[in-house]
Amino acid sequence: MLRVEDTDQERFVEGAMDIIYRTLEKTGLVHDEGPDKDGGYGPYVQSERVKTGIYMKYAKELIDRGEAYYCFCDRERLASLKKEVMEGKEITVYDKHCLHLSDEEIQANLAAGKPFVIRQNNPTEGSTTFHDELYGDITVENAELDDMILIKSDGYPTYNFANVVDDHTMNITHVVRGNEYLSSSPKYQRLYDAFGWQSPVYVHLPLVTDENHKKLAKRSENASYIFEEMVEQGFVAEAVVNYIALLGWSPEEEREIFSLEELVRVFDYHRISKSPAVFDNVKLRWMNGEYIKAMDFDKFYEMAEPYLKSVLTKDFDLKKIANMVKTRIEVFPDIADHVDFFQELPEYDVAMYTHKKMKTDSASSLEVLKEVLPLLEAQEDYSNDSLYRMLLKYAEDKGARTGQTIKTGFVMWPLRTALSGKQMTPAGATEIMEVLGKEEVLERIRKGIEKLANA
RNA sequence: GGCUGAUUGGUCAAGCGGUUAAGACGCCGCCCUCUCACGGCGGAAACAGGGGUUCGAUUCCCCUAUCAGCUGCCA
Repeated sequence: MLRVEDTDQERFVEGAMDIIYRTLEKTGLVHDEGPDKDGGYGPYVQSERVKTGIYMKYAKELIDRGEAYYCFCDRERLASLKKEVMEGKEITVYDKHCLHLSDEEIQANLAAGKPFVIRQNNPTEGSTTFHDELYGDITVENAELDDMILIKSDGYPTYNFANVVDDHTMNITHVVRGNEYLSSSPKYQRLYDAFGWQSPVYVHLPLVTDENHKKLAKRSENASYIFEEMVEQGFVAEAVVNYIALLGWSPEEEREIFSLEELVRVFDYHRISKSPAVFDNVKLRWMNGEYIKAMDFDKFYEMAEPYLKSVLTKDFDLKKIANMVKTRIEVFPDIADHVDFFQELPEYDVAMYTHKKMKTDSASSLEVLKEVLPLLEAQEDYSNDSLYRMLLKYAEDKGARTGQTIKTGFVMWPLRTALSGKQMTPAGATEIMEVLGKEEVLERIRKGIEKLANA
């Protein structure tokens, strides 16, 4: 069930609902009931529920029971209650000032239209215990419980109150939420008890934090963790869901890649851990790479195409290039750096021709390129296999001629360097030639020869 | 400051009184190889500290330390 908790009018964000709907849809988390799917428990938007008077009605019921009271304190008085406890950190503990107002005073204030809030009336003695499925029983001294505001001066309920009223009236059985609510849950428990309602089953989840171990707040500056932005950054929705499922929870079997359907089947809340988990972008990237590798080619191509086209405007076989890159990227934007050299030969240093393992240096490279150039000019078939065979034969012949064993890399390294100008490429020399085509290949090799000759 | 919670390698984590303390990411090395990647093999790397309980504590209890969350007319 999707319920929209929008009781803070000052924080209203245009279009926020659409983001919620889109995110739910893209992640595959479909709701059965909600503002868009009536299930008989509406309205599903709290600001709509306010209009029904439901929150005020229940708040007044609490007042009648002595569990809540009107408070007419203005902001100035509240501010005077503030005390600094740590450097710059201020807290206010309400002093129950308005609890002692007489009925006459209250009625007079109300009649005069004086703004008010309704506060919970917590006992100053005893203790309150609530049960969490993971954390067990948690007990807090009632004296620690602040008289939190239930109804704000604008008539809207606070989350604390609306949450309890709605969960009860909408028949919510399980409350699963972040454990930043753990310490305030006793206050909610008191509300349930005050109404004589059965509290729901609680499962508090460990927090997901950033690399500094701070919780990823909904209003965090670290916007990269917002789902839609992650997708824009080239992450696959399924990978993000999969990764997050593994934060604070682990499956019984030794496996990490799960589809949503599999997660649903295998999930058991008893295996949720109690300690916070750091969101590790590096591992998410790895997992995303796994999803990309496992993706069927057509789907991969569909997603990769825009990234390919952003750097490749010439008439290349993009599918062939996409294939090269599929096992080499973790995230779609990685594509550009892999393939940009196809579009245009980058400037490169002749030092790149020297490679110890390939036993090449600028002299040997110049020699190889010079000898190979006429062969490539004569070559008609520019398919990978044919080129590869031809060049292998060249290496063999050269070996026979000089009485040495010529490594394949000895000829391929200088070729690939001349062709790409890069230390590493998503394909071998002959595959690159196949994509580049004869004319461009010859041109780049001539350029390489010139470069080496002038060095 | 108070309250609540947490504490296994850098990170995610298994473990639920007796283990050589799994596995994954990352890192390092080797193999494969037309460079890189993929893949394969191997390596370094952890129970916060101190008291108990117990024949035996990573596992149970207490204390300390550290970290986090809450302490809003925000959710």
